[in-house]
Amino acid sequence: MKEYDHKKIELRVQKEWEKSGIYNTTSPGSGAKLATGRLGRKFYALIEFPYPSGDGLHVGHPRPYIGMDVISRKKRMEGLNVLYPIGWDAFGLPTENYAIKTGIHPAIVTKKNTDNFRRQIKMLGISFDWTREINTTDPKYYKWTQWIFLQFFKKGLAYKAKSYINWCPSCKIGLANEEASGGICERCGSKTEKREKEQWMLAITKYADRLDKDLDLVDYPERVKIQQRNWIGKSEGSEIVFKIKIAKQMLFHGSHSNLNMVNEPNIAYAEKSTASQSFKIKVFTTRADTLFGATYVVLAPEHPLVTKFLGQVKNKKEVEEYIKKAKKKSEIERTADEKEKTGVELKGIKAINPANDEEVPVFIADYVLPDYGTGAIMAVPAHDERDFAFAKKYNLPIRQVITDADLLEGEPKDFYDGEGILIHSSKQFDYMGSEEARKKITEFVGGKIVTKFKLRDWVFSRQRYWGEPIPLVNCEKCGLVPVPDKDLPIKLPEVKSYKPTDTGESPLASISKWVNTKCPKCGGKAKRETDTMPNWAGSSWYYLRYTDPKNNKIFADKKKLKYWTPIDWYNGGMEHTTLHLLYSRFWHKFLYDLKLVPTVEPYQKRTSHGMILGEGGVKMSKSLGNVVNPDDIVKTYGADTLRVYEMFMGPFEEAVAWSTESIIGSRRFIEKVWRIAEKIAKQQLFHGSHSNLNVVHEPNIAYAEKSSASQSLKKLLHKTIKKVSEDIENMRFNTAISAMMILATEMEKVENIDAEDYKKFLQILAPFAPHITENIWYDLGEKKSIHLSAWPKWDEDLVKDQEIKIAVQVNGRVRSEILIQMDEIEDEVKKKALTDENVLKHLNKDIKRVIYVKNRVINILS
RNA sequence: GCCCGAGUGGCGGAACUGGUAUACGCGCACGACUUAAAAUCGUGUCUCGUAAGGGAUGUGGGUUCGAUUCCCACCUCGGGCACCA
Repeated sequence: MKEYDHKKIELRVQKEWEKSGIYNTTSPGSGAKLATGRLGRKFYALIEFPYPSGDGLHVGHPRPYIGMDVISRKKRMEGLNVLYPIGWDAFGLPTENYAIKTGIHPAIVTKKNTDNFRRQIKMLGISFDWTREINTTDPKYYKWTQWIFLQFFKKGLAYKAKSYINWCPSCKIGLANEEASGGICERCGSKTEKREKEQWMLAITKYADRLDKDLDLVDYPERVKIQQRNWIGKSEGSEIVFKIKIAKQMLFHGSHSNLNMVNEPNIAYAEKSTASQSFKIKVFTTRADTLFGATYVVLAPEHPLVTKFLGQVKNKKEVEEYIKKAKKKSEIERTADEKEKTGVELKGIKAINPANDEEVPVFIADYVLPDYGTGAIMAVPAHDERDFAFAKKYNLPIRQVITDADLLEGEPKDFYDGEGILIHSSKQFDYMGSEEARKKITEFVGGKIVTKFKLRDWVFSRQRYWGEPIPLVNCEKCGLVPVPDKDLPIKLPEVKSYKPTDTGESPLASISKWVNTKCPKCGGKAKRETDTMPNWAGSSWYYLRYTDPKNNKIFADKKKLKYWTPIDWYNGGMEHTTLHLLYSRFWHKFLYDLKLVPTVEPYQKRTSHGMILGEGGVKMSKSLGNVVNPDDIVKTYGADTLRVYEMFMGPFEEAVAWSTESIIGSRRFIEKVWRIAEKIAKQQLFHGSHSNLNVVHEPNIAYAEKSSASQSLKKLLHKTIKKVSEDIENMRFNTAISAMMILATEMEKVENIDAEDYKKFLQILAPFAPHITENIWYDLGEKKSIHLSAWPKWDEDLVKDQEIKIAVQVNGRVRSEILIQMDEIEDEVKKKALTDENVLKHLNKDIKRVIYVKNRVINILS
């Protein structure tokens, strides 16, 4: 064997794989034979398909690919029918911005970028099935993205509503939230404004409850579940109605009002009770138990009732001004104001607390959000931080109604938002516990127990070019008409400029030839929708397409879906938890309801990887100039070394800093593996011709020594097989590699290595370093790829130790070590421990107690 | 502010379910091989102490025969949410 030349080996091996197509997956029933020839269960492994940026891969990208590749390769060796696909999530802003700058069509840029990404990924020897490669910007793909959108539309889950977009007044461009984070335009740095615009929405809130509940059905990391649950924000509470009284003099203008007031002192506020004009405010609260402490009511400035009240309030001007100001405030300003609360009372309007019929003032304040709950709250300053702050500022009464054992009755100096026992809540409810009171009081006032969510509907349109056109037509007569299936896909037209127009419309709007069309229904004049979809669209269902990527009748064949889905293991980034991961679960459930996919949930198991940071632990970024390109690493060290290093550098789920200095350790390990192979090759040559002579010449003692050395090596090998097998399943790649390093070091020390043992080592290393192991495998005379060989089994007997060392402690301090038999009886162990020299030194006369933990430790107290 | 996660040598990190803390790797030092260098191999490498022994897993308490691991409080860093009633 020649010197280890990673370049030659890796290129050659990769070519062979490509030729034989060993990673290409076939679905059963297609007639094609599976590469492994051992058709087991299916296993669908998935990584988040990349956005092919112009910068190419940096070393952080492949970490998840390698991780899942290790798993896929192991599963394949275990005989499973593995699907491990890849594609490109290629719609997106950087490509579009590049097009705006250079005038080059995004499709051309995309092609160039995907070519580069593909080359880089192939260079790493990931076992993707390239025959299933997909691209979200391919009309054959986005035809189905559009088709699914139309199903949403037909079911009423895609609708148009007024919403706000980020508008950069300097660039005259509408920005996505990602581009305007912090209220600053990513492109020019100026402040963005909110502009009201009609937007397409997807009614994800209709699925909020199921998206929350069904998390119980899947195997996700707890923190992912928690984060999704927090995002969905389910909370149970009560809806309670406050009746409104409007001052009578406001109803009858002028001179009579005074008289009136005199005549009807307390009943001066008349409920406006003509059938059409009886006002009520519905509030949402999770703390109905505090209802007796509600001393005012607050509406969001945007609340629809506010405009209705406007004619009747005494301070109309003031109120109008406040509303104006609130609307103008961008979200950023609202939060920048931090906790300083503002509001205006609606003078002349009172609400009636249904618990005690007390009249309380009504305010509008922007600390109440218009789109959560009912957009109106009852304020209980004694038991809510925000209400407390507001009440202090505007001098409103604070009435304590919940007490804890520690809290004394009386005017609270501060708020208490915990639970407790009710006080000042009428005879009926005093001394009741919070939990019971919530139900009872809600019932008492005729309220309703309801569930609310923080989740909002999904703003689904973008005024952009590089996305899937929304396949609807606006007909003068028929309204919004979906494009018929046979006319899909609606392809992106050629445009001269990719810049959005001054009006904030998509660049598509300026192409009248494309925009003006006929109504599919009546044939009359119609205009196309010019908005495009966000890039979360294509990624919401891509994993379904992999099962049947070339189908042109349906997005994926039902039988194939039935075989392959759900995804057995999906690895991705934490940053997608509340976006992509939630969105795609929503789409999947929708398709499930249409009986188009066979499972309720798309992903059975989800794991996440940590980022690779730059040297020193800072983020890897172009601007910091610390981006490491895998091309360079592969050139100098080889793909196998890079793969091993990325798996070894730290725990897979955690962020780790890149260190080019440390890679050498992984390279040394790979070279060690190679050196052992060379030794075995020599050994085999030697044995082939001289083996008999050899045995005769060897003295007995040497022989015995050798065999005991090789016996203990065998034990170590089997322990390592076990550890690596288990570690891979738990994505503990770093400790798996450390175990193999130990094995390699020991193996190199031994004179006569059993070639079969070495091959087993190669097999467990193969998922990590697929090239070198494949090369040596063939060199050792194997005829079929190592990646199709059967995953080695460990021998339980060899894994178990007969003799073990345990620590002996005296009063909890380790004083000695003793050798015992595995599972040796307690008395024997004690005897050994109590006669140990080092132990005796530290013992006092009387022994109080001896604690023995089987096969682990013995602790003597004296 | 709230919700997650993490804090262990010079550095990346190991330690199963409460049982010998610092595996493995990097770096560093010394040694072997070599005319020499590289490569490789070997030895050492938390800290105080000549030693016996003691002290160390962010800090302070607690539970326990025994705590990196469990509990309480606090500090620092990373991530998410951010007036959600």
